[in-house]
Amino acid sequence: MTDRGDTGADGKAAATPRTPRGTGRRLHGAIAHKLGTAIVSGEYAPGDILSSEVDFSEALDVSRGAYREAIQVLAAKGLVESRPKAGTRVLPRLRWNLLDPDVLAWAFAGEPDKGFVRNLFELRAVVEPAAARFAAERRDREELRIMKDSLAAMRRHTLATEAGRAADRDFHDAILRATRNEAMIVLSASIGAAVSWTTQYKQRARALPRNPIPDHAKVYDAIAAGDGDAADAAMRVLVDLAFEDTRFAMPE
Amino acid sequence: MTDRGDTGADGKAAATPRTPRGTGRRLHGAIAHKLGTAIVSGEYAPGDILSSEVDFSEALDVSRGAYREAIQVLAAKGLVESRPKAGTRVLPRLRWNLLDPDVLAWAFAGEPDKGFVRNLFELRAVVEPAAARFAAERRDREELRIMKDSLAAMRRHTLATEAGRAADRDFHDAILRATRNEAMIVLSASIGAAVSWTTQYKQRARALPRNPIPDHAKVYDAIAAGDGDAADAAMRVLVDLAFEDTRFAMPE
DNA sequence: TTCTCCTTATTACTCCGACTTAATAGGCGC
DNA sequence: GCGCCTATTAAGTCGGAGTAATAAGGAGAA
Repeated sequence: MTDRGDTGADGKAAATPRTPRGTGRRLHGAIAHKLGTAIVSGEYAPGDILSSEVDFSEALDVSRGAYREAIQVLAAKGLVESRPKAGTRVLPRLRWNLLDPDVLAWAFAGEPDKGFVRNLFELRAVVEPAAARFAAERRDREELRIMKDSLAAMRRHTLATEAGRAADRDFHDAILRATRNEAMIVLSASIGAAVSWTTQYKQRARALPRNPIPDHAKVYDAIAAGDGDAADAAMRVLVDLAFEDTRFAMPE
Repeated sequence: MTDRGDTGADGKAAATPRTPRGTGRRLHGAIAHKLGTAIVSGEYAPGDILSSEVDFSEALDVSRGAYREAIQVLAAKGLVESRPKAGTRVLPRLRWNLLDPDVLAWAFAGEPDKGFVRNLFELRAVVEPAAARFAAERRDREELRIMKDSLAAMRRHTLATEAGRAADRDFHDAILRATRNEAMIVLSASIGAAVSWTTQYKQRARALPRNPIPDHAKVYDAIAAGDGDAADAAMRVLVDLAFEDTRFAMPE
């Protein structure tokens, strides 16, 4: 059964290719990732009961302790709930912390559900324009400078390069920080990261059909001018166009 | 040191008062709660390094396993990060999952930070009106019936009674479900729950200064009529007034 | 001197096996 | 048939031993 503890010293080169998991990721993290994706992708339906700790940990060929730590992570994100005698069961979707960065990453690890992507864009279309409005009202000179520099960098390198995408992230991060609202920063950053997963699909499917610089420039101008209404409107356009791009690239 | 394992069978009545922790809560959950509140309240500053596993678990008089599981929970919520040799350090606030229900609960366990409460209300003022707009456009007959019944129940019992507050929750939950947007439901429910903690302060400080029924009725009428703009505006009023009430009740 | 490489010591990570607690199912008495 | 009580089962907790990774300090070379 457990051929880990005994063969750990001698037979590692034969059976397992050096490291049984991705480097830098701990064992319980890898298990949590594996189970998390399985649950979020629907492999385990809400209400399902996982195999008992001993069985499952033996099946995964890890110790009970490592398995339990992974379960604690999933429980912390609202995916499962464990009770003595009853076992560990998958909670209904509404109990999941859908906005948790890890949960979002797991949701986008496989084929992301189209309806959920639309939900996220709807939420984004609500929050981002409001964030731009706050930024226009509260930004200071330093943040404005970062936005300007990032915009220039986006012009130099295009979004096709990694440097260009980094500049795009810097631009949006600067806007978020300018809102002076930590809750909004965390929320928007999570959703933004998740949405950018889908962008990779987009990049693969077709070349960028449109130049995003002018739209970004409009947002910057509005924020620089301190015009909340204009910033709101300009960011709304940006989000809508991003959704359009993603929709074209998504299956069916 | 460990008077837990040996006195568990005979001397429990003498030393420990039956259960050393809150009933229904597991040991690692209790530890996570304890450390979580300590971190969120600022007792440990970002960048601080916690004592080593062995030291801290001995100080808390629990096994290393239970302590580690608690740390995994905190790490899952972005509060801490553990690395070999480096120890477990508190992450900067921007890495925290501030919208996680547990993190919010820990933040509101002590004296909630005034600026953070304002941030949450700002976010709420952005999301809730948009949710009401979606609800007005998408609600079905069943959800409308629930809103109507809840509103009637709120009229019968006031918000001073538990039944009245339950009806209030049902009313808002029905609106959220009608948005057909899981992400919005989860987000709004988390923030709403957190904000309602502060409402308890409010209730204690003074009697409710104003009758909330007419404002709720306006929201219901707009949703029933399918008028998105009106629903947005009516909900905006509701959130703003709730913020006003909370501000009066908050210290300084 | 300064940089790089390597050693070392510290710390988290993992595993194991036993015991404890709690909740359910089924039997027992009423 | 109803409620209590015991037996079973699975999670919870514990202690200790051994492993792996990394930050830090020292040795050697440029």
